[in-house]
Amino acid sequence: MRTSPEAGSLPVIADRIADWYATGHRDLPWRRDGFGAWGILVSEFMLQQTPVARVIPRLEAWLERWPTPAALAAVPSGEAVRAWDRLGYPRRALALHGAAVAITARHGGIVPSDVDELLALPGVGPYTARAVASFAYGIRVPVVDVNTRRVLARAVLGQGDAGPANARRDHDLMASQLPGDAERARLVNAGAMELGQTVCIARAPRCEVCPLAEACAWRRAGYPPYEGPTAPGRSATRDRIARCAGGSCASCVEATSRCPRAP
DNA sequence: AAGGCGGGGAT
DNA sequence: ATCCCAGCCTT
Repeated sequence: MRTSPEAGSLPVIADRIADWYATGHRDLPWRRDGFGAWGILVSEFMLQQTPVARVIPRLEAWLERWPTPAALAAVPSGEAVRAWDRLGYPRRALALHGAAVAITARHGGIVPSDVDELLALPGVGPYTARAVASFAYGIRVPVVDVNTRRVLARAVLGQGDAGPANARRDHDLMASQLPGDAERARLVNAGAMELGQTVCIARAPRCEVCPLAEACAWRRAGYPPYEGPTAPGRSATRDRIARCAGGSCASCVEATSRCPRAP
């Protein structure tokens, strides 16, 4: 099944991500079997700029109160904003209510599976539309969040950090890695995010436990510092890492525990 | 292309 | 005071 481990070649990266993810991943509510498209849509709204740990309790309460889009659509939008509680960016609650209204009116109360129809819903952008299509409906589309962009930049492009987001470019790059089988592609989509969150993290990547270590273009190139443009309001990973180790950050990259100034 | 968003929590 | 967080939307 596995082709020869030529580092950076097309099937190797995705294969290893899928195998790693399938072997064992965090047991999150929205990954439970039969969680449902509505639950996944709600979870994706809550996860926009909000950490997983803070979402879980609110999500359960939300779905218990509004188990369907129609149930949420039937209530004033102010109720949604109030129930949003302390998740932050409450405009998302308003948008989610608007999405529930639109789903009830235009889609018979069923969360659509078509990416363009999802994009037409308020509060649904390039990430969320594809996340719902892939995770809820198993459709083979590239799902790209900030974590996936970092994994691709390193493993495939050999760069220490991903530059500013560009939906078209990012989707093309991820699509070039996705296997043809839709279910397998779903594992790659989910696995790339999980890997970026738990292993290929920005400041101190844990390469010693990374399934892509042997195939990673950035590692093979000796962890060159990132030279490209950086997103506004953020400093380059190189700068953040350099501040941590005081020079070439080799000790931090190889073993966080050995870095005296590791975060 | 760049900031703000009816932020919030950890450091 | 500052940065991060499964982004999205409007200038």
